[in-house]
Amino acid sequence: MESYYQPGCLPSNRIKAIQELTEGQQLANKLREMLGQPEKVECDCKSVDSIAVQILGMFDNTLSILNSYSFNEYPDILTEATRYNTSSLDYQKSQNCGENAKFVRSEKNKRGCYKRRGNSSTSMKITSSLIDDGYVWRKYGQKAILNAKNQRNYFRCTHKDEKGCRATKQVQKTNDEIPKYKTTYNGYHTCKKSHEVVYGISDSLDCSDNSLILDFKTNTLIENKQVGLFYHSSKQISKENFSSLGLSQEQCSSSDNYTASDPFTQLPDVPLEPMSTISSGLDYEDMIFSGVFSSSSGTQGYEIDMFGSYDVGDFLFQL
DNA sequence: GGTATTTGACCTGT
DNA sequence: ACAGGTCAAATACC
Repeated sequence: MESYYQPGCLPSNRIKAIQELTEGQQLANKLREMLGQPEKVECDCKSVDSIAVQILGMFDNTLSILNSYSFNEYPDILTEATRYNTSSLDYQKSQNCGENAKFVRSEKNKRGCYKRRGNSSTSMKITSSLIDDGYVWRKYGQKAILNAKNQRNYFRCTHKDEKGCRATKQVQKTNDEIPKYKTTYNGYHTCKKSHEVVYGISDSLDCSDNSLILDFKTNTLIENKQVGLFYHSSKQISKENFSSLGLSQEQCSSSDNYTASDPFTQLPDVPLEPMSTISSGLDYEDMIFSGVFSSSSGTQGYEIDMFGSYDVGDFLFQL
């Protein structure tokens, strides 16, 4: 069994995982170096954040790779698959289904055959209107959800194919009288350059950001400045990115006061607020979430970020 | 003709 | 068995 792991004999995904971890290690060292020089961190907090987000992305990628199959099993599957003259994936499937398995399609024709993400990082945002998060999304499905009036919509990053970006999001209109949009992000964007936004929609890295982070672990409010190092930078919203929310270019032609047809539910149109008017204020009593909550102290509208959090040494990594 | 969306099928997890 | 998530053929749009 060990012989499979000799150099040159490693499964490609294992190599990929090792590469991700090695790169992450280098970046972590770089981060450590930068954090050892506080004056450097102060004037270049965005690159510190960028590195942190890259590291998180690497964790995520590695987890995804590791979750896709067991390395210990893989070589066996390969050899068995070869023996049966079929693809390893088909073989896996036939193994799962047993002797009475249905007809096993070729890998390309297998519909709905996928690995559900298990441990990828997620965040959730509830907004009063559809907003642009700066990414281009492609809708790949919609589904009626139990006890929900409105269908849930599924989007993946447009760059999934060309850059292997694994980020996805789900958008669902709530049942409330005044409908809100619950957006759940899964995974990290790996399609952007390091100095650009890497993570979904959380927008608060600006060092001048005075918003607050509520850490439910410690029940303390922390100035975003303090933890902002681990967020990506805020980003100007571009018109074309509204297409990710199912809006046509025509509908996005004006950034002011436009109304979007509702791509999610066929319910009456909901006015889309220009990004500039969507402040991220909210009432704290609305927040009954675990994890880390990020908010600014505005009064218009509401925008909720929910993150899981990882404690890694002295750092609080938000996911 | 290329790209995006729709939608039924099919898979996984509970 | 059921609910939810994803795939991919069909269709729509530019």
